Amino acid sequence: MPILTEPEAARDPRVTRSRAVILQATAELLIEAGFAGVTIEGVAERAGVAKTTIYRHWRTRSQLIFDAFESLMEPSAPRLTSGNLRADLIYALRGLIRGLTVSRWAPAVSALIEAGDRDPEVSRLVHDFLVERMAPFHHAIQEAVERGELAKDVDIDASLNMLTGPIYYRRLVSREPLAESFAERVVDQFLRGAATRREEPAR
Amino acid sequence: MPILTEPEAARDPRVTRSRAVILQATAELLIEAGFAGVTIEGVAERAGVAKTTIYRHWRTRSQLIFDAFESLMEPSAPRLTSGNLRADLIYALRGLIRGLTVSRWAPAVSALIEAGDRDPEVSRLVHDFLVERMAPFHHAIQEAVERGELAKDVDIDASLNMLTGPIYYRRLVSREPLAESFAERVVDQFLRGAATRREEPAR
DNA sequence: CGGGTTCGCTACGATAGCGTATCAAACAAC
DNA sequence: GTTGTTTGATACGCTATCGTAGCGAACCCG
Repeated sequence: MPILTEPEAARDPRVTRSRAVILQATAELLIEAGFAGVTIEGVAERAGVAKTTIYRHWRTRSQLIFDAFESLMEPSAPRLTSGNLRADLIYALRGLIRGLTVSRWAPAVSALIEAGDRDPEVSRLVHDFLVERMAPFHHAIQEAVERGELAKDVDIDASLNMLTGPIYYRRLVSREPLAESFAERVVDQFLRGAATRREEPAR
Repeated sequence: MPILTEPEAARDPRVTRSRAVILQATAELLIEAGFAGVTIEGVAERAGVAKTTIYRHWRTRSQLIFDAFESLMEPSAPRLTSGNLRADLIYALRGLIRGLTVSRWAPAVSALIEAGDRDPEVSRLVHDFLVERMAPFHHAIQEAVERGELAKDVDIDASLNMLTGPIYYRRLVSREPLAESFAERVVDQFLRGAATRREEPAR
């Protein structure tokens, strides 16, 4: 009896191949039809693989979807430390925007949000993914505080939300166009604030 | 042959009743099981109604879900014009937070986001809903600009996104706790900006 | 090249949902 | 009270999907 979903060392190339085409097909279906659109039979057909082969390697649909999504993720971009907060934030936000619009997994984002609502396993996956994606922002802000570019009492939590929130909002909720240039508008608004300065220095 | 989905004047009380219990059951299912979890048979069973009765009143599942969601919405809060931007924004944001966390339709939000990705009818509904919910923010900012409380060249679009984005982000994406007090943190951050002032007046 | 693994294929019974048809009973409206 | 509408019940055929079983063929590994 084969060991299911072994993490490493699938020595037999047939196994390796099967897993790959199945994950690929699952990802495609996930993107095209959402969480509910992923069926074992659909995956089997698209992968050109027998249903039984899928059941041999994954116990549940959730596990399969989980693995498929994981396989879609690219390693995060290398850390940037330019010493300039504005530049760092814009760089990170641009990466996020790309991730949500043109990356391979971009079309699956909505499906994952909903899936996270119903499947705790998926929810955990999404969470881990987010933490990783948030790291550059956290890092940039922390460094800026150390440099004195940001006030020590800055609300980091709210700041992170205010930087990334608008991006997700456009992507998920309002569905307005989301170009990379939006990054600058958000960052500038974030840094400057909206209120006109009353303590404006002399003209 | 009955006229389907007539908007007004369902004179026969049997019709009125049927429509009500069906919409109620649909809404409950939508909340509990998401878009994909709404089935005609499921609705019929929960509503204590024959399947045929549903088909008599709605042509498609989308239409039914559409109407059910519409029936969940409360009329928006009366407009507030306090003359103080901060207060207006906090008030509006608190309303949004309540809507996304404790309202009747709150549990269905994720499902709707995903449904909007796949069903243009639902997408339009979500859009209309959003526009209505955004109005108070738009209004508050516009008035503040007129009062000179905000700079004339303020990026209204980005501002709206930066105010509401963080809320939706917490609700949909990060799933961190979302209390009404978060409204103040967002608004203050928004108004003040994060950067320490270099033009700080003399100590 | 031989033993053990993995695969594809086919078939199976079970479940769930679809959308339609029919018809008698309940009921509103006048 | 009679009439016309609305409903509930039931049944139907159809499709999709589930998860499992059995088996021979292909294939990897040593």
